[in-house]
Amino acid sequence: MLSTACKDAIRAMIYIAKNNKDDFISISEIAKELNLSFYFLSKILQKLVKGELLKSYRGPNGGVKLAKSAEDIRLIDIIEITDGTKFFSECILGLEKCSDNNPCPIHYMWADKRGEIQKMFESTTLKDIVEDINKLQCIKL
Amino acid sequence: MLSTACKDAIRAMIYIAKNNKDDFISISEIAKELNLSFYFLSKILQKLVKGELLKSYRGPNGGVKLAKSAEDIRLIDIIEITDGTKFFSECILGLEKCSDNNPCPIHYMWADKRGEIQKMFESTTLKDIVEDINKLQCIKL
DNA sequence: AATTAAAATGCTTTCCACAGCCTGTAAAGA
DNA sequence: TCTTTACAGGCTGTGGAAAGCATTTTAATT
Ligand code: FES
Ligand code: FES
Repeated sequence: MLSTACKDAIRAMIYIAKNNKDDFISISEIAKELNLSFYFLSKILQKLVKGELLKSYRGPNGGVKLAKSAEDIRLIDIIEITDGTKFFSECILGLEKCSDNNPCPIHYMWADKRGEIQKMFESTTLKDIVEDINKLQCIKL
Repeated sequence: MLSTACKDAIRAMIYIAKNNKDDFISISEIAKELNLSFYFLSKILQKLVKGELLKSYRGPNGGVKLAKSAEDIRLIDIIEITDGTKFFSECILGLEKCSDNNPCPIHYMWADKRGEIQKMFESTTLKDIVEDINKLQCIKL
C-alpha cells in the first residue's frame, strides 16, 4: 500500500521530529539509526526538501531539519510527496474512473474504508506521533 | 495494495459467478469480456483451480466454473490464494513483528483500520456481489 | 484415426521499484 | 586557498511482477 520509499520517509520524519532542535541532523546519522540505505534515504529526503517539509544545509555540520513546526506536518503530506494520492482515488479493482456514478462491484464498501484511511493520515501530525512515543515508552522506530 | 493478479482474479471470479451455469466458461471469453491478457489470466486462474475455488475442464467446450456455491466463496479466499495475507499482519512502516506488544508509532490506528478491511473481505461473498450487481444495474466490470 | 478446441505449463521478455555507486556542488575550518 | 564534510543528482545494476510466446496434454467431434 505505501511504497518502501514512503515508509522510510515517514520513519525518517518521525526520527527528525523526535530529535528536533535548532541544528541540522545528518542523513547518515538517520540512516544508521533507522537501519536504512544511506543512498536511498538521501534521495527520499531530497524529495521532502523540494516538497518543503524539510530544510537542508550542505557542508560540515550540515544535514536536514523540519521546515515547519511538527504540528503542521501531517502524515498525508509525506505520503503525497513520496507516493502521490492515487491510492485514495483509484478503483481497488484497477478499473477506470472510480466514482459513485461509475462504481465497480465493491466500490461502495471500499470507498468507505479508503476514506477512513485518508482521514486517519490527514488528522495525524508529527507532533501527535512524538507525543505518543513519549507517553508510551515501548515504541520502536 | 492488491496486486494486479489479484484484481484480475476478483474481476474474473465475479464474472464467472454472474454467468454461473452448469457448463464451463472459456478463459478466452473471460479475458475478452474483461479486457485482460489471455496469457496472464490463464495463470491466475490456474492458481485458483489449485486453490479449489474453480474447477477446470480441458478440450472442446472446456473452461472453468465455480468449484463451490457462490455464497461459499469469500473475497478473502481469492486474495489469500493470489497475494497471501501478509498485508493483514505486516507493519505498515515495514518494521518487523507487528504486534500490540511491539508497536510502531502508528501501529494502533493502523491495526484498527487494517482489521476492518480484513473483516470486509471476510464477510463479502461472490453471492453478495452478484446480488448487488443485479440490484443496482449501473455496475461496471 | 484425424482434427480441433481449450487448459496446463515452461521459457523468455519487458518493466519498474528498489538499491548502490560515483561525481558535482555548497559550506566550514584551518 | 586547500581540505574536509555533507547534500544534490546522475548513472547503473538487480529482483520480482507482469506479459507474451510456444509447446504439451486432454477431450470432443467428425
Ligand atoms: S470503482 Fe472500484 S473502488 Fe471505486
Ligand atoms: S508495528 Fe507497525 S503497524 Fe503494527
